[in-house]
Parts: sequence; structure tokens; C-alpha cells
Amino acid sequence: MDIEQSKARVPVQSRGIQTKSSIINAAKELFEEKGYHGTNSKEIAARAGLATGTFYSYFNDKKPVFLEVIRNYYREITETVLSDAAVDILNMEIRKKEDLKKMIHELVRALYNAHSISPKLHREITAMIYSDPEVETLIKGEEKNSMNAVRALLSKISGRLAVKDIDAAAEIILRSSEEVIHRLRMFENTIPDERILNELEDMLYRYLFVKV
Amino acid sequence: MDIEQSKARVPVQSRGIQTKSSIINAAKELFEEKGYHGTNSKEIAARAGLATGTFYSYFNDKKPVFLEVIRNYYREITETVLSDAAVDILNMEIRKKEDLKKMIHELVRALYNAHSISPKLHREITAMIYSDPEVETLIKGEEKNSMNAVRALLSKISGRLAVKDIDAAAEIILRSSEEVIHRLRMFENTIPDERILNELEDMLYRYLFVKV
Amino acid sequence: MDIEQSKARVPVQSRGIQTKSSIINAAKELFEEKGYHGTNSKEIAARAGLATGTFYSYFNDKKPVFLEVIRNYYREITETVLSDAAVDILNMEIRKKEDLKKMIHELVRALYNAHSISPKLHREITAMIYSDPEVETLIKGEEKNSMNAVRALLSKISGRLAVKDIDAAAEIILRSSEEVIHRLRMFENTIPDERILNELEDMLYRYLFVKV
Amino acid sequence: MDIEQSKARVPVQSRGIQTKSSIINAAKELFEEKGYHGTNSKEIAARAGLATGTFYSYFNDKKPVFLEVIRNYYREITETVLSDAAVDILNMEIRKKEDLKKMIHELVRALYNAHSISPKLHREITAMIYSDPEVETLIKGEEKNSMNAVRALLSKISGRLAVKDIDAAAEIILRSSEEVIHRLRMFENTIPDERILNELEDMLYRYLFVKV
DNA sequence: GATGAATGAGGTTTCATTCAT
DNA sequence: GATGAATGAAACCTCATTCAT
Repeated sequence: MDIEQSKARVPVQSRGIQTKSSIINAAKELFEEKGYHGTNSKEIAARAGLATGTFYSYFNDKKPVFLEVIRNYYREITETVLSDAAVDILNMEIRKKEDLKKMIHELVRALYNAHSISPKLHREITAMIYSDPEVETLIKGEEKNSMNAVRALLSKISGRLAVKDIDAAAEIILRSSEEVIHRLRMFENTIPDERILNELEDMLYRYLFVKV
Repeated sequence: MDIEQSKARVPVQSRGIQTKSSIINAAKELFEEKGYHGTNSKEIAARAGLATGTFYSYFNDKKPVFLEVIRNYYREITETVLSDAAVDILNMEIRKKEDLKKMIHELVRALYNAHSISPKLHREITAMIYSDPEVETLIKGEEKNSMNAVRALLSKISGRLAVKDIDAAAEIILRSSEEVIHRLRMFENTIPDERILNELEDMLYRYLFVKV
Repeated sequence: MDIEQSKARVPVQSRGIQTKSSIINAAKELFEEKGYHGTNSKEIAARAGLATGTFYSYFNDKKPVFLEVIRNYYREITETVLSDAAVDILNMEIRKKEDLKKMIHELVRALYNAHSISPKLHREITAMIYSDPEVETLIKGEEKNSMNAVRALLSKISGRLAVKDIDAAAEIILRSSEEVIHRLRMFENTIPDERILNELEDMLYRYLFVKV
Repeated sequence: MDIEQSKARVPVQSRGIQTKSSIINAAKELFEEKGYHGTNSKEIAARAGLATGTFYSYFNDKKPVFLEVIRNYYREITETVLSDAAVDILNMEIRKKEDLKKMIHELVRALYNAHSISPKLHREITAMIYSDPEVETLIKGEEKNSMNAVRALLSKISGRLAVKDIDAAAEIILRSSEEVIHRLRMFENTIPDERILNELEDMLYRYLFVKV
């Protein structure tokens, strides 16, 4: 399960666990500020208030730290999406058109909130999908979880859906929403976020529920 | 106009122009194969069949080459989108529902073709938007062009549109399409491309033209 | 206070302090032997028995080492001038003509001794005043100290002086003496040092004390 | 006579002579602006409006150009000293004390004028005495000429002199004057030039002519 | 002759990693 | 365990010089 190799120490005492976690936090900050490639192990150690050598007794290099940071990030994202929505999306009752609209709205806003956690870290993570196989494997796994959740939600309301191909639909609505929302969070835009989010909700609603 | 600084050689002899372009091509290949951070100036020179010093007389470092590669890439993308569509999208006659569907179809397929040019390069370019201000400025400029083209197209058929906020609509349909299509091109997927593309076309069609 | 930048390591362990000082000594030797421009960082490290990287963890490049070497040199010069004179020049009692002659003599000989410390380093230092602003600032500061000392000495015996303009006098006698003595130390000369020094003493004596 | 080696072209046509001289002028400017070590052959060629290769067909590298620049500089200095003095110093009639004072005054002022020609170049030249044997040889030769002229002048008026050791006197008065005057020209000073020059004249006068 | 493109040795600098204390 | 000093391979970059056109 752990990617860290043999030589990396697995802390059992609480001090060691504390130290390991301070390394991960320091690394997270630096990856946000300066990017993965702009950060080096010595800096991470310094930011964590540790000697360089100490870093290496916990991690073989900065990659396993990054993987750990990614895991923490996705854990947080998932919690946010599930808890921030005003209603329990997965279990809400869908009776009428307005309920569907509300569901879309809640989902989009929950995703928007989730992307406020750390857009800069998100950017580093998604960029690294491309350049590192280990990162790719990890993120693909996390994305599969999200995709399954979306598919499950769609299946649950399949009676209402205007689309046939649920798997493909899950794919395009999740990718689209993620990308549109990430851009809002990441850059200054000329169009206010609210207008973009409204249109995104409209797009998702009409696509999923309006029969032609 | 050019981002390259004062010290960069501006070739006057045809041999120099040839050399500069061979550096750009070699760099493009390597950026595709190994990514921007995985490539160094020495390798680029070697791939172009040149001494290291020659590289440095044309470019201060690998960044300006990358900027040049980006410019070339967007030039190619634009040409492909405009020329690969089976019909002249910008000037096609829109009379009935099927014409709108056809327009969406042609656009999506043209974009799909465009993304076949070099998905790996595309990934490097979009990843770098986050880590380098110069790259960001350049890409934002190119993206603005695309966005304007989409807006212009929507304005031309505004009588048919179901959406009110054309600017926001342009933003979300372009971002969504780009992202969905890029993923198809970039990774192996369990769902066949055709199914995803069909759903994408459906989503765009319903969002843009189906009045609720 | 220190000119070295942020990245330069500030040694805390005694081994580090030792290492830093061995770099400075090695650099001093090489600057004497081959001049500032003829010496490079790799050589300095090698002479100090260190890896190249070690040099760079203590100094950003050879300039700050040179500044350190200069500081040490001036410290040594000052000590020599103050301690090598046969009498305590600054506090000697001046009663008669012979005392003035003796004072001049002692000063000139102390300066001559001081310039035996390292004429080659002295030459490098004075040459660099012209080409590097940081070196210029540092040396100007050191020279101001010497000039102030001379001025103080002249003020103390102002009743005996034949000159009115003490500041200007300090300037010319220090510059002249330094230059004449430096040349003696630096090059082989046809005229024996003793003859030159005697004339220099005569010049200073007549200029300062002989009323016309 | 020439230091340039075999491969350097000796121009015979007037165009070639013109080109060679434009290289020397360009080099002189750059040595003044950026120092010898801060200037390279390519820049010299560019400043002269020539291709790099052309530089190398006239000079093997920048050193022989520097030697040529030095020769020109000393030629100019000598002319200035001889022609700028208000009277013909070498042949003026010395009858009374005031004539001696005037002679000193004229000499000092002529030297001051001479040092206005190019203090920055002067600084580069004197600095290079130390680091390059060829430059040392050349400059020592030029300095010997100056020294001989001073000795000749002193011999001519030996009846009036208070000093016995003419050779040593020539040495110290020339070195002192050169150094003091060079500093005036080279740096901004707190004491006005006029005060320093007056004291310098006083020092020379009393040393040379006032019998104790 | 003149041009400017190309060379590559050699200097400069970084940083992941090891190791003595 | 923790420290931070030391390492050295590998990157970066420059420039004196050569050479094809």
C-alpha cells in the first residue's frame, strides 16, 4: 500500500508521527507556493523545522511526500463535498423538477466549495498526472471513486434521466464541472463566478433531465 | 513582440534560420516525450544535431523555446479546427434543427481532430500555465482568441439560442469540450471515444438550443 | 553587516566554522598566486581540500570570499602598523626636531613592514577597487579609517606643522607613501629600497615641518 | 616590435588600416566602460561594426588589441604633458624662486590635464601591470621613459636642488604625483581638487628646493 | 576579405543524497 | 534519533576560436 521504500522509517512513537506529519504539512505549503518542481527536500525540512537528514529518515525523497499530500487532499475534498452541501444529496428525495434543479445546484456549489480548499495544490496535482506514473496511478484511483459516486447518483435517479448512456454521461459532467469550477478558483476572470456557475447548472440540468 | 531577450541571436543567414527551426522542432519532440521539466538544453541541442553552445546562441534557456513551441502549436490547432471540419462551420447555413446538430457535430469532431495533433504537448502546455507567468500570459492570449471565436459563432446564431448569457455560455462549452476531448486523447479509457463524443454533442445541443 | 546573501550557509557546528575559514585561506593563497580573475571557485575548493559544492554552500561565488579576504587583510595591516613601529607613534612625546624625524621614520618603516605582508594580495585588492562596486565600497571604508588616523596624528602635532590644510595634507602624504612603498614591495627595482625610503622620509619631513 | 603573432593580418591597403583602427577604438571604448576582463572579442567586433571573424583576422585575441590601446594612450599622455603646459617646461629659464614654483605648478597641472584623457582606461592599464607579463613589460617601458624625462629635468636644475639622490627623488615625486592626481580624476572626493593640487605642489616644492 | 554560424571545453551552480558527530 | 556538513554528478551557461559560405 505504502509507496515509501524499505529504508524509510515507519514511526511508531507519537513524536515520530508528529514529525512525519510536520514534514507533510511543510511540503504541502511549499508545493502550493512554489510548485512540485520548484521545491526541494532541504527546503521542506527547513520549513518543518528539521534538519535535512531528518527528512531523509522519514521519506526517501520528495515524491512519497507528494503522494501523501495528494491522499490528504482528496480525503479533504471528499469530506467537503459530502458535508458542505446544504442537503444530503445522495439521500435527498426527488419528487419534482425543482428537486432536480436543487440537487444540481447543491452539487455544483459543493464542488465549488471543495475547490476553494487549495486551488494551487489542485493545479500541481493535476499537472503531475502527466509527468509521473505513480502520481498518475494514485490520482486515477481517486478519480475513479468520484466517477463511481456520480454514476451511483445517476443510477439512483435513472427514471428521471433524459440520457441513456449513464457511464458516458457521468464522465462528461464530472470532467466539465471540475474543469469549469477549477478555472474559476484558479484565475481571475472577467465574468463573475455566479454567472458561470448558473450557466453550468443550466447546462447540467438540461442535458440530464430535459427530454427533447 | 518576441519574448527572447537581447542576447539571443537573430539569424540572418538561411543556415541560421534553419538551425533555429531545427532547435524548435527538437525541443517540441522532447517536450512531448519527456515533458518540459524532464528535458534540458543539452539534450535539445543534441537532438537537433548541434553543440550545446549553439542552443544558447539562439535561446537564453529552454523557456523561450517552449514559448515558440506553444505559438506553433496554437497556430496548427487553429488551422486544423478551421480546415478539418467537413463544412465551413462559421459560414454554414442554419435552417433547421438538423443543421444545428450538424454544426455541433462538426465542431466537436474538428476539436477532436485538433487534439490528435499532439496530446502530450497539449498536456505540457496546459500544465505550464500554472507554473510560469510568461507561459500563462501567452496561453491566456491564445485562449482568448478561441473564446472570441466561440462567442462570435454563438452571436451569429443568437436567434436560435436557448441561453441568455452568451459570454458565460461560451466559457463553459469551450472549457468543457476541451477538457473532455483532451482526456480522450490523452489517456486510455474504458468507455470508447465515440460514446463520449456523442454524449458531449448531446449535452452541447440541449444546453444551447433546447428551450425548456 | 555581512555581504554574503541569504543562501550562504552560516556554520553552526565547529566543523563548519573550520571549513569556512579553510576556504578563505585557500582563496587568499590563490588570489595571491594567480590573481582574482585567474582563480575559480573549483580551484579554491580543491585547494581547501573540499568538494566544489561545499564552496557554494558557504559562498555564493568567489566575490564574497574576496571581500572576506580583504577584511582580514586590512585587519592584519592595521595590527602590523600599530604594533611594528619601534615606538608607540600615536603617543610618543614630541619635544624636538629629532622626535619629528623619528616619528616619520617609524611610520614609514611600519608601513613598509605592513606592505611586506602580502604585496601580491595588496595589488589584487587595489586593482579591484576599480572594477567592482562592492569591493570599492569596502576598500573606501578601510581607506577612510587610515586617512582618519593620519588626520588625527597631524592634528595632534598641529602646532609643529608647516602646512595649513591638514585634510589635504593627510590625503597626499598617505597616498604618496602607500604608492611608493607598494611599488618597492611589488617589483624588483634598480634603486635599493633604502635609498627610496630615505628620500620619502625626507620629502614627508620637509613638507610637513619645514617652514619656508 | 609587434606582439601580434604570425596569423594576424598586417593590413597594407587603406581599408584594412581603417578596419584595424576601428577595432582598436571600439576596444578602447569597451575597456573603459566594462574593463578588460568584462569585454570580449565578439563585443569589440560588434562595436566596431564588424563580424566576429573579421576581428580574428586582424588580431589573435583581445590582448594584442589592449597592448595597442596602451601604446596609443601613452602616446597621447606624453603629447598632452608636453603641449598642455603653459610654458615649455623643459626649456624654461629658471632664475628665481618663483620660476621654480611656476615650473612645479605647470608640471602638476599638465599631469592633471593628462589624467583627464581617460581615467578609466588608465585604471585598467595600471591594474593589468600586475596580471599580465606582456602588459607589464610594455608599461614598465613607458614608465621608464617618463622617469627618464623627470630625471633629465632634475639634472638640468641640479644646482638648485635640495636633494642629493636625484634618481630616488625622481622615483618618489613621479609616483606620488601620478597616484594623487589619478585618484582625483578617478573618484569623487570630499576635498576639492584645487586644495589637493596646491598641497601637492607645496610638497614637491619644499622637498626639491627648500634647504633645511 | 568578410561574414556570422557553429563549436565544445571549461567554468559556474544546484541539489539529492550520504555520513560523521 | 537528530543534526547539518559534505559530497559530486549533472545541470547550466559562456566565450575564445574555427570555419563554411
